Amino acid sequence: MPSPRRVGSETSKTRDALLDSAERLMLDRGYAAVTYRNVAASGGVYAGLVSYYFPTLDDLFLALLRRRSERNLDRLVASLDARFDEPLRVVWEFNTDESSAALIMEFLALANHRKSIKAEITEVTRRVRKVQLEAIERHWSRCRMPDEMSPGTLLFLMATVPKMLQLEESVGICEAHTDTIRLVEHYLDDVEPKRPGRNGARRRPSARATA
Amino acid sequence: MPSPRRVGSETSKTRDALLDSAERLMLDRGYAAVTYRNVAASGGVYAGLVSYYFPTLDDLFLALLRRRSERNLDRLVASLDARFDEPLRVVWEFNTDESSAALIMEFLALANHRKSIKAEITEVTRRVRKVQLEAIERHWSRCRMPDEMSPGTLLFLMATVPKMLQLEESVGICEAHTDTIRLVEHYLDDVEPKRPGRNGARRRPSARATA
DNA sequence: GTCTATACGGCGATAGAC
DNA sequence: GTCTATCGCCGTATAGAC
Repeated sequence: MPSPRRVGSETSKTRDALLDSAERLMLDRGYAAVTYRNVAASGGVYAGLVSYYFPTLDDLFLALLRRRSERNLDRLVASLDARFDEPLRVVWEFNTDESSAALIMEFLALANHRKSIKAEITEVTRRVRKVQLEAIERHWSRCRMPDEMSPGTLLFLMATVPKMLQLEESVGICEAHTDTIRLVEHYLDDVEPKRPGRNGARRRPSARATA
Repeated sequence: MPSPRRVGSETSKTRDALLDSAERLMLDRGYAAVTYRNVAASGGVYAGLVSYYFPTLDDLFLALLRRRSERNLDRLVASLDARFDEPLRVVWEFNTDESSAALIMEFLALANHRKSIKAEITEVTRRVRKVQLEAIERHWSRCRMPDEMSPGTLLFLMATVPKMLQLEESVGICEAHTDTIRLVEHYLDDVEPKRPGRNGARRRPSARATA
């Protein structure tokens, strides 16, 4: 017989505030600091209330991951759409953005111990990789890569190199980082040149014509 | 006044066996499973004995990391020496080797919460990167890379791409992996061709001439 | 629907007996 | 060198007050 335990509504403002607290804790002190007591304390409530909304810590971590993933995916799709003529630069910048990167690394570490987190990361990574790949394949002819390089491999590099740079910097290693970044940015300037007077977001021609 | 607490000898066989148990636990169930009680149980001893040899968990993790790091560095130096004419392949294979990779990822996650681990990782990474870089710079003229690519960037890629492949595979992502590996291995075959009848370790000419 | 209060076993760590 | 006892904090669960 399943437990008749009550769980708080997903639309509760309290619930959302608790997720905010948990996210800050995870960023500042690592996932190990995300405990019922710590989350409750930083939200000024009792530990029991946290476990009312999230019966297990797994539930809390999953909710956290899903909320952040959806925001990131939305942001990615919006960027790829607005700057449809420079998908490589969008992918590079998206994966360079550090605000979510530290969190992702925490979740990757968590995935080693929590199956539910692992499954969710697999799913969201697949979705993100898919929309990025489609955007790159659409402009593949402009990418000027040698025949041996596939669109998937180029995407793999544009998505994972920023993550490795961040990972190394997080432990104080920065040898060759500026060289690497410069190399990529020169490549981007070459295949996706910035046009003068166009330093903001670009719009699809179908949306509204620029003057 | 510092605690007069007793600590077991570093040459103890029991201590080494406990480190073996801890390493297996960390690989199988993640660093969170490395507890005094778990380590003791898998070694058939009492928890108090584990904290006799390792007063804090930090001490245990540090000892684990140092033991593994020294072994890896020795192995790397030996390979670079024995196969002195193909440093890129050695670096690629060294970073592809998976036996220590899962452990390294665990330690990287640990580094977010334990300063001592972070400092030790920084130090050992610097040392490893240094001997790899010197080996590559010695053969840089043969690497046939465009002018914009620096030896440091090539090393960064040869060292970190295998890690990212493993990290993604650990969460079930494998898109474009075979493409990427094939690309690198074709490059290696090009700049460091395997010679027929020479499929084992190569020796420095000064060591002993081959027949 | 929200929140408070309490209980249980596992944890890191310590002190000291054998 | 080995083992036992103990402390306070933790994740987790549940009962019940508002």
